[in-house]
Amino acid sequence: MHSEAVASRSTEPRTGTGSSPTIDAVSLAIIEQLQEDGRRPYAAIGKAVGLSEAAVRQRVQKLLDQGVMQIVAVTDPLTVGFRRQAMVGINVEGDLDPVAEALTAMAECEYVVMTAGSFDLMVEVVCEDDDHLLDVINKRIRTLPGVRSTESFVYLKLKKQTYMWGTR
Amino acid sequence: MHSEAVASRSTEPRTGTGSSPTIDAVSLAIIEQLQEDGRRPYAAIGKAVGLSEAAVRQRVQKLLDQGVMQIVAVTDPLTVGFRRQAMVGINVEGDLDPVAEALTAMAECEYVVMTAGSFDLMVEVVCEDDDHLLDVINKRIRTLPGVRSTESFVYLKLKKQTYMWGTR
DNA sequence: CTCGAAACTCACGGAATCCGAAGTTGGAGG
DNA sequence: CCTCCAACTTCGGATTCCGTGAGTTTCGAG
Repeated sequence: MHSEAVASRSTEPRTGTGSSPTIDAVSLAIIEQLQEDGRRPYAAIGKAVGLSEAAVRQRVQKLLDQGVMQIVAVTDPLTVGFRRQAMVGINVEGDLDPVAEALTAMAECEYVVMTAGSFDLMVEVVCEDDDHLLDVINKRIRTLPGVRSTESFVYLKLKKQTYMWGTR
Repeated sequence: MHSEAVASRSTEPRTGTGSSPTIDAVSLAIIEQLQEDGRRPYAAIGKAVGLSEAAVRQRVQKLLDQGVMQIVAVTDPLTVGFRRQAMVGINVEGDLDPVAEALTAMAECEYVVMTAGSFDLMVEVVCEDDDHLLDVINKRIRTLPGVRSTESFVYLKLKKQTYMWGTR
């Protein structure tokens, strides 16, 4: 074998300014493969990106260890019994962090992000039913110290949800 | 073996009103296993949920075929080169669907959902840099016919992102 | 009640995959 | 120049995957 392929030891770490653990093109290609099918065999991936099976295995392991990616099953919440979801915009007075931490600790919050704009925080909440949702928003979020106000956007229909980062 | 485990054929389909393909407790347990590790061997899953390797294999295949779940690699967008993300709230006049469809077709839109509340649609946009983000919002979203107004929430810090549905 | 379908178990065997270990290579730094 | 290290390759044995076929149990329809 002598695939002229992508591989070359320390080539082009240069993904711009460089985040912490910079991902090179080969790892990117591996990730793309696994975004198509998380169970794709290492050998097949290796063929696609021009690396040996073992090398792919080592890279994947490292990517997992570093927390750059994870291989998981994702589902449509509706089909697994969570029938109420909402995005909640939150305004906070004072320090954002404690509020963000508290939200992060709540199992119902799938997604917590600090934002610029008319909300300080946005949180995606996944609940079993209306009562559950009401409880989370009114009893657990709005009562957090520092929370000034919230605005809820109940999901009516999820139109798209992908995991194709890098695959463009 | 005779794990008293979860298994029993058609037990409790009753997830309330019942979505289309109702998921029973065993499949739920399988999904949970795969949410922890998308590459876990079928035999190991079987042991955990009280099913044979073959049965797990069949169930997983069906869940994938039915589109109930998918096994994929997920990454932190920041570490793979997408440094600007935003949630965009959109107000539409007239029919929502065409707008939603157009957004769904855009590669930069990772997440599109119809909502109740002061926005009709919420869209998560993933971009490489500010220019890219600006382009998407001003040139591609705001120009869609029917879009009355938009409001953007640029991500400052992603605090939490999980895929643990069913694992509660 | 009887029949049929669906789902599971058990067993098997070959092919494919996984995985640890050992050997190779190229570049950076002393 | 020499050494070290990280990344890669090769290799063989253990494990997993996966189709297949037979037998069992449960449920629902006729």
